[in-house]
Amino acid sequence: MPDPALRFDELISALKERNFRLTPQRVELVRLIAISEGHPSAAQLYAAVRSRFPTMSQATVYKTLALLKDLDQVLEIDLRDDSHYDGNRPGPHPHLICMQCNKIVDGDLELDLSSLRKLEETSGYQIVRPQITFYGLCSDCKQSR
Amino acid sequence: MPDPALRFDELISALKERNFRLTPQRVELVRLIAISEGHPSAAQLYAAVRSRFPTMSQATVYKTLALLKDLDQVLEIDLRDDSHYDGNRPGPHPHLICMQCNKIVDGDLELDLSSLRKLEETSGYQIVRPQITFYGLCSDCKQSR
DNA sequence: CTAACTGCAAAAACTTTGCACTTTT
DNA sequence: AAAAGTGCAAAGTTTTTGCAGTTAG
Repeated sequence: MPDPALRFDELISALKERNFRLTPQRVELVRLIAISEGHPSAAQLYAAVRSRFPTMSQATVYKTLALLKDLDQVLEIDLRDDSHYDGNRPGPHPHLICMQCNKIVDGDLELDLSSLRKLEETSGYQIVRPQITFYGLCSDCKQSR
Repeated sequence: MPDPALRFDELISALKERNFRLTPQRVELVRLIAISEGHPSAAQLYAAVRSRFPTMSQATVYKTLALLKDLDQVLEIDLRDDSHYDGNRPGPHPHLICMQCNKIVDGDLELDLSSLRKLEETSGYQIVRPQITFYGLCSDCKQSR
């Protein structure tokens, strides 16, 4: 994962570049995303921002996350129940999700670009965003069975 | 895709085997799944069953789909807004989804089992259900741009 | 006959939206 | 000052749940 301070600056720059305003709420959310090592949900980010900005609303969290998604600075991982966000590796990469405890970790799997290309040819689709999710059991939950 | 009639029998057998009851509503839903070439949503299936069984409820659709999922006879494709179901290829396989018109097609991409195995080793996860979704633009929507 | 299933309506949960107020630039 | 952002509450969705009544086996 990148240096949180650098990542923070990147995110702030991305907002400044396009003339989005740097409100305190927004900066705090960006800070949390930059230092997050996991894959927080909107609700978790909301709770965290709230501890410093008690007036923060969920609506603002969602709006800001949508903004950062549009800027390709944050990757949305949409699960059945809610969405989680990856602010450290915005590019597409696989995720492993524990079906029991819901823990999410990044998967280090290379996308085979040549077969992607082939898939585009045979399907006629232009692939924009691959989303690869492996549901399974994490090492902890495997054992407790 | 398999012969709809055969697929229908398979599905019915799977239910009979485990002593689930063959109610008319259930049989009709199974019939629709067996003949479906696409990837219908719960709402679409509900509407379709309803044309023959006007009393059919959404709850029953969801309950039956959950049942067929448990029996590994139907694959759930969960998208942001709703879930779609693949009753012809229950095993995991990739899907291509058009971001503009929402058309879903099956992707003919082999899962590289050896790299899956490697991923299990490095992550400690036991992978149960891979879900690979490629968001992009279908050939029609590509052109209309 | 009875365990399983259906169907209705209400509940749940996440996310979006409208709008008045506030704040950044 | 003007445009953008915030926050509240309400609305919108899909899916789940409880339960009384019905039905397949």
